[in-house]
Amino acid sequence: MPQGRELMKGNVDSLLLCLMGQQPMYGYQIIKELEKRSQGYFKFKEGTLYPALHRLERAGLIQGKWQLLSSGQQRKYYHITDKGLATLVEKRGQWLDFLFAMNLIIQPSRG
Amino acid sequence: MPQGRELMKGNVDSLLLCLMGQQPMYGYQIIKELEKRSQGYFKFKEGTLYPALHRLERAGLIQGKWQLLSSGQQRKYYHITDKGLATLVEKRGQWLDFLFAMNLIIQPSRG
DNA sequence: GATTCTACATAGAGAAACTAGGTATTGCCA
DNA sequence: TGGCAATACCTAGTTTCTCTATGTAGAATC
Repeated sequence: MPQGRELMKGNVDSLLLCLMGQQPMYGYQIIKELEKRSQGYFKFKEGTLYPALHRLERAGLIQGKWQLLSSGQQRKYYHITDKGLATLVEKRGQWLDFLFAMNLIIQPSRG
Repeated sequence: MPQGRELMKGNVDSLLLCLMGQQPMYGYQIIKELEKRSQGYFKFKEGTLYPALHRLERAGLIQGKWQLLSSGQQRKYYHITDKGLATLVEKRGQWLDFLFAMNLIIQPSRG
């Protein structure tokens, strides 16, 4: 987050759920994917991502499964759960409400 | 903030600068004004507002001036400074950048 | 006379993100 | 083959925000 990184706060979980709502992903992949999809804007730090993934798993919103590659390496793929999907929908709604309220203040309609 | 209150983080300063960029305001008025303009969405707590105002003043973005009412009561009006105006413009830009990036993830264009 | 509204303030708790460090494997290049 | 970059995971400690809870005090209302 080059500038205005404080804006991240409160949105990390939504972004992660959103990605995993589309397909299971592992940590390193998530970092790369978020950077790519946001055209370089989101550059998650590991100290942000991994604790967030563990938090989401503890909350039952995602579930991690170790997968052994033919190379012998281990990757931990996270899958979204039903509860996670429901939370994703909820969070998307909250984000839209928040956006609406912000726009009322930040770009007040003349009148 | 009824739900999704974490979304506030990092945006309090922008909202405050935005209001004071239009006219000087005092604390209690800011709380009421934000609630009114956001159609009830923003309900700032005092424990959020006053520390934020002091933070902005320490940073030289706003300046508080006590004003004595005819009733004998004191109100502390905060005025935005030149530095505050510059920061407001900057923060608005950061907000738009953030919004753009969020939309790329949250509502990915099919393709 | 009591409660509510106006108006300011802070201390402490909790949560979230970052800094900075650690481990280990793989692949590349000189 | 020796070193470096990339891949891939992790956490302890710090900082920063926001909220909870509380305090003070005058004005208005009931």
